[in-house]
Parts: sequence; C-alpha cells; structure tokens
Amino acid sequence: MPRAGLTAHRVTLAGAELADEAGLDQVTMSRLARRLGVKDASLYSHVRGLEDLRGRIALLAADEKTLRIAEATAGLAGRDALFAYADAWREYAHRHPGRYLATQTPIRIDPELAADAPGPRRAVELTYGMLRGYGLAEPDLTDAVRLLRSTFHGFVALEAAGGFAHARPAQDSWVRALDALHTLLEHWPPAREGDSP
Amino acid sequence: MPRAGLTAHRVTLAGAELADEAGLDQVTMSRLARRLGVKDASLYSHVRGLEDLRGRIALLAADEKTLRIAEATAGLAGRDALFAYADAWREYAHRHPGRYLATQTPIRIDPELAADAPGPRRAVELTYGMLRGYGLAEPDLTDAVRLLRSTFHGFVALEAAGGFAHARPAQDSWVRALDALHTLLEHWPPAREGDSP
DNA sequence: GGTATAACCTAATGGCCCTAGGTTCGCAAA
DNA sequence: TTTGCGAACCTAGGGCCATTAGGTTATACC
Repeated sequence: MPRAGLTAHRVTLAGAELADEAGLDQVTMSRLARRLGVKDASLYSHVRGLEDLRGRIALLAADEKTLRIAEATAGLAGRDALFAYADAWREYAHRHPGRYLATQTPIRIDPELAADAPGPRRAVELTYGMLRGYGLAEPDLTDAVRLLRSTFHGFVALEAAGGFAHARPAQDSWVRALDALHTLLEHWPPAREGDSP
Repeated sequence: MPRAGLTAHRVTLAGAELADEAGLDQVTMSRLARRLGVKDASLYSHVRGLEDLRGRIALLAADEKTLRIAEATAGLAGRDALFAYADAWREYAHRHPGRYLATQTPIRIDPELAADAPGPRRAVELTYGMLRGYGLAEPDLTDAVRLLRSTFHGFVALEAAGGFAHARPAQDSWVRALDALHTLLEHWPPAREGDSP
C-alpha cells in the first residue's frame, strides 16, 4: 500500500480546506483522516491533537491573511491603502470562512509553533505602515490601529453570523464605514480632559 | 428520589452559567446533566439537543444584553448615551464570556423560539434611539448602526481572543475609540460620488 | 542489499450525542 | 382517599469521536 506522504503542513492545509468547505466544527480528527485516506491514529504523528491542529490552522490563516493584505496595499497610501487593506481583510474572511473563524479562538497556540510564524510582526508593521500617511503619533496610533481592526473584524463577524438584516446591502454599509473611518483618521480627535495620558 | 423540577428555561440558565464558568465548548449535554444531578437523556425532554440548547443560550444572552443596555442608556442622549450603550455592551461581554460567545454562532435558531423573544426588535429600537440625537437620516442611520455594532463587537471579540498586546491598556483604547466614534457621528461624512444611492 | 527512520497500522479505552421505550413522581379530579 | 394521567426521569444501547500504546512496513540513504 503506497504512503500518503503526509507532513504537519499538509495535514494543516487539508484541515483548513475542510474548515472552509464544511465549517470549522466539522474539522475532526476522524473526518480529516478519512479525507486524507488514512486512519485516525496516523494523524497524531504529525499533529499533537485536535487543539494543536486548530492552532495550526489559525496560524496558517493569519499568515495568509497578512500576505493578502500586504499584496493589496503594496505601494498605496492614505485612503487607497485603507480601502485596499480593509477589502483584502473582508475578502479573505469571505473566501475562507473556516480558516477565518479559526483565528478567532482564544489563543492557545503552541509557543514553539508561533515563534517561527511571520504573521503577527508582519501584520503589525503593515497596519502601522498603512496609517503612516495620516500623521498620527503614539499612543493615538495604537488606538487607531485597534479601532480599525475592531471594526474590520466586527463587521465580517456580524456579517458571517447573519447580524445584518437584508434591508440594505452589507457592501454599501461597508463602503460608507470605510469612508467614515478615513474621515475620522484625517481628523483624529485630541484626547479629552480626564482621559489617561 | 426527589425530582429536580427542570424546565426548558432552567436548563438554559444552567447551560448559560456553565458556559460562563467553563467556556462555551464545555457546555455538553452530559456535563450539564451532571451539574443538574440528572442523567443525560433526561435533558432531551426539555431541549431538542445540543444545538437547540446553544440557540436558547444565545437568545437568552441577546435578551439580557439588550436589557442591560436599555437600563444603562435610559434617559441619556448624545455622547452620554453612546458611552453608556457601549460600556454596557462591553461589560456584558466581560461578565458573561460564554453567553456572549454563544450569540456569535451563525444563526440556526428555532424560529418558534425566536418569535417570542423580545431581544432583536428591542435592540434595534434602542440603537436607533441612541443615534437620534445625531440627526442622521436613512440610509446613513443604518450604516452608522452597523458601524457601531461592528466596532463594539469587534473590540470585545479581539479583546477576548487576546488580540491586544499588553502595551497599552485596552480600556484606554476603548475610551479613545468611543470618543472618535462620537466625533464621527457628529460629522458624518456625506456619500461620495460613485457610492450607490 | 541492508538498515534506520518515520509513516502508517491495529486494537482498545473512554467520552459524548442521541433515540427508544420503560418507570415513578406529583397533582388533581372522582 | 383513591385513581388516573402527564410529565419528569430513568435504563439500555448505538454510533461517532479523541487519544494512547505498541506493532508493521515503506522508503531513503549508505
């Protein structure tokens, strides 16, 4: 009987595909093994267990998403960069719902694994770079980054959960939201009295 | 042997408590039955199954959250209303992480059940009411509501997932985000050319 | 061609979801 | 008080899943 030639990465990839096709909760050891033409137990040579697998899928997704955003925003600045960034984020979530969902789970990822993942650092650099054109300084920069990420994530999460009734197309609200954020970044309000320094 | 005197509502409540204490993924039929001093099968007299139970928890949470927001924003307007609304939202998510997580699952709730839940309609009224002071008209009103909800949800979701490094306290970024949103609502940008009407 | 490594397997344990069908509690009417 | 009766709860069992222990075999390298 020929070997399947599996590796941790190949298993992770298959898991990610399964997550997108059938939903993240359908990514089980047995179902994945079946898809790979292998017995359940065989997967444990490549992956520590289900939780580890999900962590790897999350890491993969984070890296992929960051890469897409990097490609989309390359060479752009200001409003164009903001829109490209946001659209790339949303499109990734739409195209890969299972992978995207995996990134939302409370972080319980093998530190060793996370160590050599280029994602997080790259993602931070990207976001700060995109905001460079708006002339913000710390700590406003951090606050702005967090606001943007919150909005992007929140929008696609609510969208995925069916949170937007059909009244108005989500796409339209999305564009207006980005316009609003752009305006906001151009006129970022100064800290009020009473806010911590 | 005395009866436990269960009912669908009591089971749902126990499930919600378990979700907050141990995590939503720990809410299993068997564990819940154990906590209630009852055999697994007994729960199926009150609840259709695990999915139904999670739907009920989600509905309960949505109602509770709406109620908290209603109480917090009662009699307020403008900036005060916005902050009270947002803080009530975030505080509910903090206090009831399991319940809150339940509301995020793609909607697959028994229609009959959802029918007599006061939550959704009430929530919509509340949000539109809060925005009344800003003088927005449709469709900007809908867009603004969606932006706010996205930001609120995104922020607490990222917070819960450990998305904010410890550099700056999340609370500070939260306050600045709300300030920014308030400013934004006061100067809501008009639709740009090319946006759909 | 021999050998080591890792890919893959069989076997087995225990947990969980859920159904079918039986038993007993508690209330309310006769 | 007794007799029903419905609902609350149970036993038994099937099927899927995660995980471990330990054995077998393909494959790459010498």
